[in-house]
Amino acid sequence: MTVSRVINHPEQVTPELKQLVEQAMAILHYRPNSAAKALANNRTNVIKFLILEDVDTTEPYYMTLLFGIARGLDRQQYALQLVTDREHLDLDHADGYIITGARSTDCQWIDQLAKPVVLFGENRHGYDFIDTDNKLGEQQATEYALAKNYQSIIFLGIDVREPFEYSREAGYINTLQRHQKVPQIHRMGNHSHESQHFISENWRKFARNTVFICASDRLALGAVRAIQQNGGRIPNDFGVIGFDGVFLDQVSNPKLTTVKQPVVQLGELLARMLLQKIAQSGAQQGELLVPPKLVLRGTIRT
Amino acid sequence: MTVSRVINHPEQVTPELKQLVEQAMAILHYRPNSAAKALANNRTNVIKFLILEDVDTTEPYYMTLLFGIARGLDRQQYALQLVTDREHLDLDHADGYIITGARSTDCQWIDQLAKPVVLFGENRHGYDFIDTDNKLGEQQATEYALAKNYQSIIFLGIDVREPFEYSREAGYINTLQRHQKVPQIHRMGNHSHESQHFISENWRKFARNTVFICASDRLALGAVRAIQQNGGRIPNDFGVIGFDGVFLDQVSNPKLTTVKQPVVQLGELLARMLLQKIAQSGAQQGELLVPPKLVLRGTIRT
DNA sequence: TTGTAGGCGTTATCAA
DNA sequence: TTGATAACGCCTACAA
Repeated sequence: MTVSRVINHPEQVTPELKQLVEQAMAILHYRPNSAAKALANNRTNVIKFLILEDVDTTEPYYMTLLFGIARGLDRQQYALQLVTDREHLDLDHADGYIITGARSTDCQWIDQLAKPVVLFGENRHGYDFIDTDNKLGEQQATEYALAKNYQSIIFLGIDVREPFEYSREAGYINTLQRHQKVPQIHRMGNHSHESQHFISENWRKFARNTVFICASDRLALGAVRAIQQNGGRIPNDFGVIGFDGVFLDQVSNPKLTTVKQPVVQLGELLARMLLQKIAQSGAQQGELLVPPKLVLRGTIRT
Repeated sequence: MTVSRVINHPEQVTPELKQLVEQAMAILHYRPNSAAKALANNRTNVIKFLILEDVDTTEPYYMTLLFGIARGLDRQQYALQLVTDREHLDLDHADGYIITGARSTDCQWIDQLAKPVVLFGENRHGYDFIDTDNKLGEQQATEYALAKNYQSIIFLGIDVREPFEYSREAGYINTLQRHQKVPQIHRMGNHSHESQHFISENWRKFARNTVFICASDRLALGAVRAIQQNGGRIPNDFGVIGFDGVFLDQVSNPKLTTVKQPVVQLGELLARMLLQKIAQSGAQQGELLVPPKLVLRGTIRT
């Protein structure tokens, strides 16, 4: 019992006794047994990471996030379980959850979870979350395109009603308005062939000196291909800026100028936020927007 | 106690009682408490994944492996901890270990581990392991190059004394010998600029109709760049085959023909093997070589 | 400030 | 075949 107190409530123990106990712990290589601790505290020392979207295993975005979470966790004797199967979600035996890919329809069961939850990705339902600062990212991209004197600045967006998309568009719109320019947004499914097709179909309408600001690297890839097919010169006559900076940006030739998300760091932060929330018995943690970074590569003038 | 028996030793319980208990469990939504189980069994329900190499966080190889391990684990109520810091390895509180990046000098402390260990990567120290079948992979690559009538087939290897490299070279050598051809191996550090430099320096010595079989996609990338710089035509006059198939193969232009490792699957298999070893109280599991797949893309004739 | 008793949920062991 | 008891290692609550 005294040992327990030395560890958890050292202020209740006299300095001499405390030191004695600490010496003994050192000599005996004492390590608290986490299973016993878990049992007594009604804890599991496990957190679950739920990926509610279909995981395309070739897309390293979530793997990178998982890696970050694992990193953020490993100091604290906490372990991680991955849950990808939407059908039989096993939600027992965890002290908390990190959830990504949640849609509005998931609120129902998320609200019923007994343990702390942190979301990855902006949401407007009051859940604590961490995300890239999508708005800031597209602001930076748009500002940069303006600074490089491209005349026409067009946004290629993703055709979903999700906060991340609204924020990205908002970053673009706000910046253009501030410069007295009229925003021009085209939305489509998040596939490179869709943006490729769109640009090729409308090629005549795009004057030289145009930048396509894309809501994803996938769309940006398609844009690059379409411009090249139609004989446009990148980056002199046409610029492209992507968003994400995970893997795909390097697949393009030339490599994409893109708004790069710090995905590993986001994972670490998610883990820390959840651990803190658990330690504070579920206290609200608020929202955390992490600034992304505009990475200059070959698809825009520098 | 009877419930415990129904779960763990059902053969010791009469069918009627067993059914009764199972009904009750269903009605009450009974879920065994894993912390209590862990305490009683002297288990932790945690396995640790040790990455002993420096993790370049932009290289998704280990992230992919981590993802695979997490997948293989999540059925079994087992959770995962990632250990990357070689300095303060925390090796307590785990039921087993998956280790990657181990060198011969690590045997000393690995031997002292009290819990089951499975290695990722070939080793010749008798540890259970799982790996890609490196030899088979390079056999396939070499056979394919021969079948496409390239005259000269050169191996660019990595300058390390590790089993995986020996196996890859062996696959190449054996195949050439079988076809009465003389192997030609050049070893260098595993960086694209090293292979690029090597080929450029020796460009005159390479006749048309040469294939470079590379021990990694990194080396293959450099080979492609060197050939292009020197005006060689890919794949008609020069072929390149890489090894790994994680991420880098898609960065090249044209995309790499490569020997693709099933990394997610390897992770899943690692998890399963370790869980089985734990269940069998540490029984030897042997070696498992998983066949890779030659992926045909743009850097060799098809 | 320190020590004692009891309980967390499971399983091994032994008794019925 | 089934039930009772103790033990796993820690923590809360209370007593000294």
